[in-house]
Amino acid sequence: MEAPVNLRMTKQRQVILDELRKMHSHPTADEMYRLLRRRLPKISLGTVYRNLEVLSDCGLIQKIEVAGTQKRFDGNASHHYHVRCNRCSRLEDVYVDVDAEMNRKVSRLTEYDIAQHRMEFVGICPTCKAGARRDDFD
Amino acid sequence: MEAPVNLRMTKQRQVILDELRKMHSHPTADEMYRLLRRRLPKISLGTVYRNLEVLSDCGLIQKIEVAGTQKRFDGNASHHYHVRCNRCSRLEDVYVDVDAEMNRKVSRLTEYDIAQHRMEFVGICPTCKAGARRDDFD
DNA sequence: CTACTTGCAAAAAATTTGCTGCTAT
DNA sequence: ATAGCAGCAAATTTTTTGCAAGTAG
Repeated sequence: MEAPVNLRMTKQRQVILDELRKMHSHPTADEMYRLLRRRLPKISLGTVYRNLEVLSDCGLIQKIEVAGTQKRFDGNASHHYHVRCNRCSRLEDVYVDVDAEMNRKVSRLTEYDIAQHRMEFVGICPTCKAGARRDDFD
Repeated sequence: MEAPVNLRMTKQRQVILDELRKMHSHPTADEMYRLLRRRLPKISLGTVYRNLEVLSDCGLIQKIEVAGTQKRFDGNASHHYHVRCNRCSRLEDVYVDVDAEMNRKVSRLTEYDIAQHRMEFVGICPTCKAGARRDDFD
């Protein structure tokens, strides 16, 4: 839940960060695990969970806890939002500007000290729009 | 995952909807379960899960899948956002206007058909601000 | 050195599901 | 009547944790 005092850069941590950064998708812990085993055959799922947690606490990656049972992680730590496809669950980045005063406005309204906000758009992706028409996925 | 064809209004479903609507907090399935047992001592957790799912598929309630492992539900189906306290995890409603063109803007950018968006603000609530200063919670 | 980290396995937490009998419509 | 639902319990899925051995700084 919070950044440790002495962060050590272990092999595993390095590889996790590295792979996630070059990934451009938003994998779950389990997807990361399966991917990582190519480079680190002995890595454990627990290590993957622990490191994704630590890395996001440090702000080196982003934890995406939006819509869907599983947490997802994003190697892109810069400020951006996400779009999710309602049909295929694909998750992508969006760069769009939101009223810069928004956080302050909400601070005033709620009396919270607002540190950040997250935003997720939901819709149908181009592929699903084009693909065979179905009202429902199985 | 989607609205059933013939929705039946059972006792359980009615009470779940009823309780959630007068609740003004954003309970998890388990919290609902414990509450509901006062009125329906024999209700099962599975029924609670199934109904919260169905009711949100119908748009009668909202499913909040933001920040935190557990899904939360909101008896207020109208359009609004949420603020979450980083310290005590409290979740509250916010009514704030966002650029009405936002969804269209994102549609253009991403080529998705955008149906909706969600937004969550994160910060420290008034109570936690006032309360004993701690950099960290245990 | 030694505090932090790993792998492993077991546990916990959260959600889903199969089934049989009940009930709204 | 009968399709849909409830309750129950077992199964899955996802995440966390205790512990002994390994390692970065």
